[in-house]
Amino acid sequence: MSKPLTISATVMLQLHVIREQRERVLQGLKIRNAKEEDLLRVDQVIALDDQRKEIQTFLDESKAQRNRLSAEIGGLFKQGKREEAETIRTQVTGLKEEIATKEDELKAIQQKLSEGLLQLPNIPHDSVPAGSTDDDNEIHQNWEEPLPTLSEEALPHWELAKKYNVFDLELGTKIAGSGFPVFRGKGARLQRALISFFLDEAAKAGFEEIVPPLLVNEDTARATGQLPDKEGQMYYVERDNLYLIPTAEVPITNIFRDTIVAKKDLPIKLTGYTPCFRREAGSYGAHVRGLNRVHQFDKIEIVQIAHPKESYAVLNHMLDHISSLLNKLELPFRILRLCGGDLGFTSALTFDFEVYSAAQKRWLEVSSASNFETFQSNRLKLRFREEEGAKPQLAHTLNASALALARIIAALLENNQTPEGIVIPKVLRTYTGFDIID
RNA sequence: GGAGGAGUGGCAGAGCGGUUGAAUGCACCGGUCUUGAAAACCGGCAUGGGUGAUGAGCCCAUCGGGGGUUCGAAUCCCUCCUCCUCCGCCA
Repeated sequence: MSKPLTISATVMLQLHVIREQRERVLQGLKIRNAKEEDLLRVDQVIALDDQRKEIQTFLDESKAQRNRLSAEIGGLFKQGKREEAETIRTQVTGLKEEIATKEDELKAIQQKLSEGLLQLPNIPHDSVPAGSTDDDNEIHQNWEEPLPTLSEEALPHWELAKKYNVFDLELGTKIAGSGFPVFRGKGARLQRALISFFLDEAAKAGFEEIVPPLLVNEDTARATGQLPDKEGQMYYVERDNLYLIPTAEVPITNIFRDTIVAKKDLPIKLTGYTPCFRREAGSYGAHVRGLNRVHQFDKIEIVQIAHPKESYAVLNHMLDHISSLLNKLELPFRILRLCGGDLGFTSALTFDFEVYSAAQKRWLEVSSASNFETFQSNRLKLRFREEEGAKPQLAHTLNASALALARIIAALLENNQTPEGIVIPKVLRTYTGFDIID
């Protein structure tokens, strides 16, 4: 087992920000539409930290005293001064008890402190609009051209899937349960083509490809913020105490847990294709039909570790990369800037990409690009040095889907349907080996 | 899954109850020397926390994780994890 995230390390780094920028933290919580109790938690945490420091100081002094006396005993024994040694020994015994009591106190406080801290979300970026639901998200970049219109007979993708044998949800239900599509034939091939296309594009953009574990341990899930916030969202293998990944972000970002990277290596760019598993408990109904929301889907994730001064430029590059993918696939899309209420727990700024699915006449989220600033790296203990010999400081982490497959396929099927069949976008044809699904 | 062995600083590798945060070597950084480089020599080289001014200094903690014995633990005990060797099983 690697070193677990020690409470103190996690606590300290984040805490100094809370202390020094208390107003900003509170302001951020308001933008996130946080509850009153969350606002109160800020001061609770600071108060707990005050207590922690007080006990820490006392404990350090007691221990210093103990260490001094113990060394003395050692010296006296060497000189053969038995009796003097014995006197001091009884003295230390009293100290010991005191230390033990204080240590229990300290542990209890640290426990509370870390629980409190784990419940505080990231501070939103200044540009994040206030708001409570996805209705309050801001359109960052709209689709300027006319949206595709289909004929009266146009079918939603789940009907098309049946017609052309692209995927089979009933079959997935038989084998696993609802929300586990079985792709087959040209559908399976299309899936593989998209994966290859996205990975190749990422490679061209300078991302190193990773094939990570699909199951992760508790430390890993905690470090990227899935625990405790999204525990219910993940499949959990109790017997082995492992979680199925909800996104490749989790194992890939954790590559850097507990590391100090070289500044010259920044930004570090990684990509990986993985299936993603999400319980999506409680979401049923018409809006989640077909591939709109499933328990298992394929996704290519891009992850970057960036210098704090460059992380927002890096985020822009990510937006450009994703835009270019969607343009090449000839899919209409728009970019949203998430409002405080819709912003993920760990994120400072998130842009969502939505493609237009013409038969459903709906926008479907296919990517989410976020800058976590130091929120994840604090938990990860991912640092770099500004210069040789300088104190390590937290790096910024970012990630984005580039892209999530299931909904891309939904949109491709719907938008590209013709009386002859589903037309494959040009860029994919060398990957699929066919031009049309008929 | 069974039996045995091992986990020490960036790496290699000492230490196996008393100034050991930890010898030594390599790597790395700074310097002397050199026309330059190499070699040689000198010096530096962990992380987190407390105190303090986000300085110096002092102090605490950390030798796979957790717990215990002891005045005192890298060193002894328990437990978990990981790795190696052998056997078994296997895509």
